[in-house]
Amino acid sequence: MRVGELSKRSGVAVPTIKYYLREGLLPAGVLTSPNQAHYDEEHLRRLRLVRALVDVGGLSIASVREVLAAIDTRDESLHNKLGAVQEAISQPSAVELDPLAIEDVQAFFARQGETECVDVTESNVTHMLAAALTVARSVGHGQFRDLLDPYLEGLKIIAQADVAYVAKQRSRDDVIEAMVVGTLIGDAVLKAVRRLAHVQVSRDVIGDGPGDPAS
Amino acid sequence: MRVGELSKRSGVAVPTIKYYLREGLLPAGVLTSPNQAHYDEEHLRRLRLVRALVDVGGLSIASVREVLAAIDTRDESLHNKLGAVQEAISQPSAVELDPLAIEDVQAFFARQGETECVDVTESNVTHMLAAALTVARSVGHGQFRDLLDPYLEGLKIIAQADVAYVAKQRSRDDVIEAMVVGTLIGDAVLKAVRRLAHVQVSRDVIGDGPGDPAS
DNA sequence: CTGAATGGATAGCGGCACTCTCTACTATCC
DNA sequence: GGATAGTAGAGAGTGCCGCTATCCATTCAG
Repeated sequence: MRVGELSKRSGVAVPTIKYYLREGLLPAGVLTSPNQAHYDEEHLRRLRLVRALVDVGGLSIASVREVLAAIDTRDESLHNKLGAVQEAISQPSAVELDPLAIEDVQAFFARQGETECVDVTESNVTHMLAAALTVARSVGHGQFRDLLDPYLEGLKIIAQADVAYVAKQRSRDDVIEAMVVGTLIGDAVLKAVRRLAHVQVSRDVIGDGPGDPAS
Repeated sequence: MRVGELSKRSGVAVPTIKYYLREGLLPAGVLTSPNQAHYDEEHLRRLRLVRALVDVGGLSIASVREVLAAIDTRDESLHNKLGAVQEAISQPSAVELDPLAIEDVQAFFARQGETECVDVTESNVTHMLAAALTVARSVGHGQFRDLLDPYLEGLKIIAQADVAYVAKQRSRDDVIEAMVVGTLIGDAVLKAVRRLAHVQVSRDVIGDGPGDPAS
């Protein structure tokens, strides 16, 4: 198919597709003549993936490029690739880490049986966790760290479902894509469902009770 | 204190503070003379909250303004306020919803015992959920909806911890702030811990096994 | 044969979150 | 009392990002 059809089938404007081609988010089509190129289903699939990363994951174009690079790397174990993808989709914030927050993270790891001392700056994921706890402290919620354990408990159930979902995929490529899509879309879904759960639980537990007369 | 001290104690540059004042994210200080104003601890606290919303929550200035407006509204029940805050911190994406995704959401609600039919466009939260499932479908992951139930199961544990945390707060204002902070920082923490859980589970379950020889 | 579409490239645009600059003060230290 | 630093307020400017517009020569479809 040519770019016009690619545009129609994906819902992405032609100039935007050209932009993605230039930025290397989409491989060039096969040139059949100096100004005609062919695109296939793989291009369409990739284009939809890019839109998913941008729309739901909120990733920048640069991050998308990183994720795609991680996906396309052939010579790595699945486990390593999971790590690479995670790094790419977890952009570090510019927050200066509070040493106490770092300790909180290390204590959390220690509780999980991690023997060696963790360097939180080593990975974007641990950095993200430490940054979140840093900000929590700065707004007077140092006790927030106590939620880490119940969070992990709930997330174990969730992660198990995630892994089962990914394991259902047939090819290795599908596994990797499911990891990326599942992680990012999963984040959005978790966000939404958590809010729904809040409403439900708060209706039952808080109601309009405790704070009301005091105010 | 004057703006310089406010800047030092918050780590936010003076011009940025002035910008926030102009944008209405921060109430004006008390003028002691035409070009001298006084700021108190409440300003500092609010400023830190703004930075938390921006840094960890990734909210736009406009969204922060909405959240603050919801916080500052006096004449509402806690439950209503939770709803208002949730709407403000859940910016809807521009994705065109897939009717099938909407059905998925409605089926999910039905399974939770919601009798009346849900209008997903009514709330940003349900819209977000439907948008996520729409994108999942567009990249060939229609089966993703099957994860909703295990997600909810895990999130019940998490939401219980959240509510317990919020209930610990003393004043009504603290409850509201804890709701906001806990929701946004909680999102970030969940994201990070979920990734850690993935690594752990994948190391055990997937290892480097299934996909390798096939590729 | 003609009008629409294409590949390729460069320049421009709109939004956002600041940041700069300026004026007219005031507070403070020596 | 004079020098220096800080301040309120407001408009203009900046840098980045994700497109979007324009242009050209070519080529395909009817």
